[in-house]
Amino acid sequence: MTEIDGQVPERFARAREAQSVALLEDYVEMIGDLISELGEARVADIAERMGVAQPTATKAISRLKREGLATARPYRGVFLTEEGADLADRVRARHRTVVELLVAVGVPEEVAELDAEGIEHHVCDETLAAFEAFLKSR
Amino acid sequence: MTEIDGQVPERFARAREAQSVALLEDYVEMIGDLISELGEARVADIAERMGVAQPTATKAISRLKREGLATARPYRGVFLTEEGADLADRVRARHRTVVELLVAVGVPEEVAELDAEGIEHHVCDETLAAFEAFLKSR
DNA sequence: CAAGAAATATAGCAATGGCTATAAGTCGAG
DNA sequence: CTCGACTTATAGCCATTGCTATATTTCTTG
Ligand SMILES: [Mn+2]
Ligand SMILES: [Mn+2]
Ligand SMILES: [Mn+2]
Ligand SMILES: [Mn+2]
Repeated sequence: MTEIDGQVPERFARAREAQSVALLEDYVEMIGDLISELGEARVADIAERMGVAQPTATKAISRLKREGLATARPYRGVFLTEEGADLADRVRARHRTVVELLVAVGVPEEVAELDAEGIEHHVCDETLAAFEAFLKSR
Repeated sequence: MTEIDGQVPERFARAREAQSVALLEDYVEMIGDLISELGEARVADIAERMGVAQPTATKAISRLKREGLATARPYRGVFLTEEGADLADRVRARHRTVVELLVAVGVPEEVAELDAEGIEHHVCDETLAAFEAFLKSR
C-alpha cells in the first residue's frame, strides 16, 4: 500500500491526460496527410477519413483552432499552424516507430497498424527513444 | 487513396472502441486488487486509487453494474461478477505482459509501468500473443 | 447568371466522465 | 443507545465527443 498510494493514481491520471490529447494528435496528423496528398484539407475529407459524421469533424476542428493547432476559412479548408504542423510531424514519426517496433517483436504488419493507432498516444518520449534504440540495435 | 478509404476509418474506430472499454478494464482490475489486498472494495478506496473524486467512482461503478461486471450493496462494498472477475484476471495478465515487453526492449521499469497503463487497452489478443512469444524466445 | 447540387455550419440531443455541494446511511465511542 | 464522524449516494454542473436534422454558403452546370 505504501508504494501504491500516489503512484497508481498518478499513473491513471497520466493515461487520462494522454487520452485527452489523442484526438488532437490524430486530427493534426491526418490533416497534414490530406494537405500533402490533395493540396488541401476539406471538412468532408477529414470526416470521411476519421470515420465520423461531418459535424463531428467540424466540432473537432473548433477545438484544434481553440488550441492553436489549426485555422480554417469557413466553407473553404482547414490549415495547420506552425505548431500544428510540428505536432503532426512528431505524431507521424512516432506512429511509424510504434508500428516498426510492433513488427520487430513479431506482430503481423496489419495488426500492428491497427493497434498502433491507439498505442502511439501513450508512448512517452523516453519510451519512444528506447524503441528507436532497440530498432537500431538489431 | 484506394487503400486508405475504409482502412484508416476502421483503424480510428477500433481505437475509439478500445478507449470506451479502457475505463471499465481499469476499474475491474483495481477492484479485484482491492478485494485481494483488503478483503473488500469500498468506494472511497476505489476513488482514491483511481485518483478521482468519490462521486466519479460511484458513477463508474454504476456503469460496471449496468454492464454486468460488478454488483454493489449500497453503503457496503463493490463486488465483481464472474464475468467481471474473469475480465480483471485477463486485464491484469495483459498489463504485466505489456510492462515486461516494454522492459525487454529497453524501456526503464518505472516508465514502462506508466506507459503500460494506457498502452495495454490497445493491445489486441494477437499482439499480446506476439509479445508473449517474443518474451519467451529470448 | 440562375438554379440545383454539394459542401459546410449550426442547432440541439445523448452518453460519458470529470467536478462540488449536500443528503442520507453506517458505525464506533462514550 | 445515542450522537458525531465517516462513508456513500444523489443532485446538478461542465466539457467532450458522438449523432441527426436543417440552415447557409459555395460551386457547377445548363
Ligand atoms: Mn492514433
Ligand atoms: Mn496515428
Ligand atoms: Mn490501464
Ligand atoms: Mn492496468
